[in-house]
Amino acid sequence: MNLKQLETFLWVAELQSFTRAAKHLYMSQPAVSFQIKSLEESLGATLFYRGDKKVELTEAGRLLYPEARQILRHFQKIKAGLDELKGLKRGHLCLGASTIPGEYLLPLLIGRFHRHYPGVEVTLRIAGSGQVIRWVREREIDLGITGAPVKEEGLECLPWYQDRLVLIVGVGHPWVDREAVSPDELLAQPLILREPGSGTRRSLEEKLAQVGRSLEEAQVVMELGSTRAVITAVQAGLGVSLVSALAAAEPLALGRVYQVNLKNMDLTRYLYLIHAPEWPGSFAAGAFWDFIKQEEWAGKQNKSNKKAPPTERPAP
Amino acid sequence: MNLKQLETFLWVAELQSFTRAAKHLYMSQPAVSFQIKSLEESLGATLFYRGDKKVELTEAGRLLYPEARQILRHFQKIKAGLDELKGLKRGHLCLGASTIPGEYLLPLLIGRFHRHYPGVEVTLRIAGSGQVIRWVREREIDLGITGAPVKEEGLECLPWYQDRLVLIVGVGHPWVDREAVSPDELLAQPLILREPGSGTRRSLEEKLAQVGRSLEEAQVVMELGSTRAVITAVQAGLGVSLVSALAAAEPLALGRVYQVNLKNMDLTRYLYLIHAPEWPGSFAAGAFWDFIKQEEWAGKQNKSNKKAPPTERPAP
DNA sequence: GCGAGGTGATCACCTTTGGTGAAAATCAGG
DNA sequence: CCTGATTTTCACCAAAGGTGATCACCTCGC
Repeated sequence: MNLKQLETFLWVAELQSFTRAAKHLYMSQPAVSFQIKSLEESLGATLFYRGDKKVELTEAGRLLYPEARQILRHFQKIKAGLDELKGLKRGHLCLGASTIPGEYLLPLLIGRFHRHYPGVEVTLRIAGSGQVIRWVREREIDLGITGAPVKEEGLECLPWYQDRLVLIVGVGHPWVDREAVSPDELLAQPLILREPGSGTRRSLEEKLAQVGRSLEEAQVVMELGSTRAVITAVQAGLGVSLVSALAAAEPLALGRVYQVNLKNMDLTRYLYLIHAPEWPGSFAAGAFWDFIKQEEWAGKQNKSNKKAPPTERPAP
Repeated sequence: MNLKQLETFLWVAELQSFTRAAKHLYMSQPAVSFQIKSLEESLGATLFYRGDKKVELTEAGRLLYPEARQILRHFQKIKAGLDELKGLKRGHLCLGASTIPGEYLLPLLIGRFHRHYPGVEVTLRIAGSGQVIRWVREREIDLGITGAPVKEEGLECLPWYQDRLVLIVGVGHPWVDREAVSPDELLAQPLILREPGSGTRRSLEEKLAQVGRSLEEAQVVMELGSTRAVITAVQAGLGVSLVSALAAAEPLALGRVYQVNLKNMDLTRYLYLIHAPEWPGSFAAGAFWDFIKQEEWAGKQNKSNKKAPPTERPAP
């Protein structure tokens, strides 16, 4: 008993003729005879009474008919369901991001994506970079976005959004009027940082390393678990910090903190897409991938495009 | 998209392993790989993520899984339904009979059959012989039972029950004390008959013809559409009649009519099974056929078994 | 570090299935 | 009696589907 047999059976029953069913199914009439015969043999029952000029269902055939219809309908349902999935009329996209992209970039992007594909449900999990990477490795999310690149077997990591760190100081800080300060001056100031391992902190460590300096020399007064907390601390005049331009934008616009340039340091940093290449993921994930590629320049508010982003994180 | 493919898919999903599924399905592991691959190609979607040491469903696979289960369940349902039909746990038997067998024999027989196969629904239609034969020809019933044989292309007719006609008279009739009467005497009496074409009447015509006489010579006072009506008329002393022993049994037992023997005439007549040999009919019909064959001697209350019943009706 | 054992993929090879056109049997209608 | 339409049967061929051998890869335990 298989599909083609059932389909043939249905059409013969419907059209009350082997020949017409054969024409409808684009096959020869002996093939139809053969299929029906096989079906009858496999079921151990005669399905049609072959009368003159028309065929009729027997008792067994009448029993089979509605069941066969339902089965074929079911197959169509599967096809339709998959088409919907592929056509992104429905589906599920599961994203994971660390706080900076997760709080400032992805909500907007997900909103635009959702307008394109209203049927696709999107979940965004926000956690630390380490957790996000673990999720990607464990296939719990389709795509991860973090501030720290990964170099790990089986995971692909590509730079996506060009962000930069900005040095911010509180309103009463002596640097408020300064055009720019030097790394030496920075390291002499009380410094507020995110916790070790966070993307922002790792970017800062990397930037200092590029000018031959290190956080070892800095006056770290606090390590806080969220960028917003860091900014609040800076606002309160507890120290200075370097945070993502994305997170600093609003406090800067409101005059709650001031931005000071840093001499001789390139503070651009990248946010990275992390995914498992051999994992097929959801159809929506593929579409989202294409979507953010296409939206790349719109979403990337970077000022300078001159430097090619590093694919890998430089060795420490 | 195929049955075997779906079944293979289900087992791979269930056992989370191609190898284990292959063992379970009694086929080689490459065959399983091939089936899954074909299914994936035909659906245009990856169904499994082949990880290390275990395979996992993808989004598309998760969509397919419950549908595939339902489809397979449906196939099992078909199998089960047909088995029930074949095992006579259910089904429908459609019989047609003329009044004599329909009112006196088949109810008992159907009762016994129903005790054997309680799940089988039985319909008995009662009508004149002509209508019964038409029903068989049109495949509206599985089996017909009438008092008149048929010789018709495509219909088979076999004698089944040995009945006989009895001559009955009312209580005040002068023949009440007679041992036997002659055909001549019969033809001189007011005679009550069934309508032309009825099995009983045709039997009588045939019996008369065998002794060189005919109804033309008779004094027909009434033609009534039912044997019960004929008996009532005889009870009322409106005339004499020949009716089936089956119908006469009760009025005779109650002394409402008297039976008189008829000299030189063999009044045995047969009831016939009529069916369309090439029509497969229902499974229950086959079982009923076997049932009445087996019950033949129990059901046949005939006294003498010496004469072989005629297969065909003699030419007039 | 390295073989043992287990996984799925791939390959060459073969059997079975399913399809074809030609021809035969059957039947209704002119 | 022939014609046209129908299903069945047949010889034949292509495709689907199965198998064992083998490969590449991974984990586990020594």
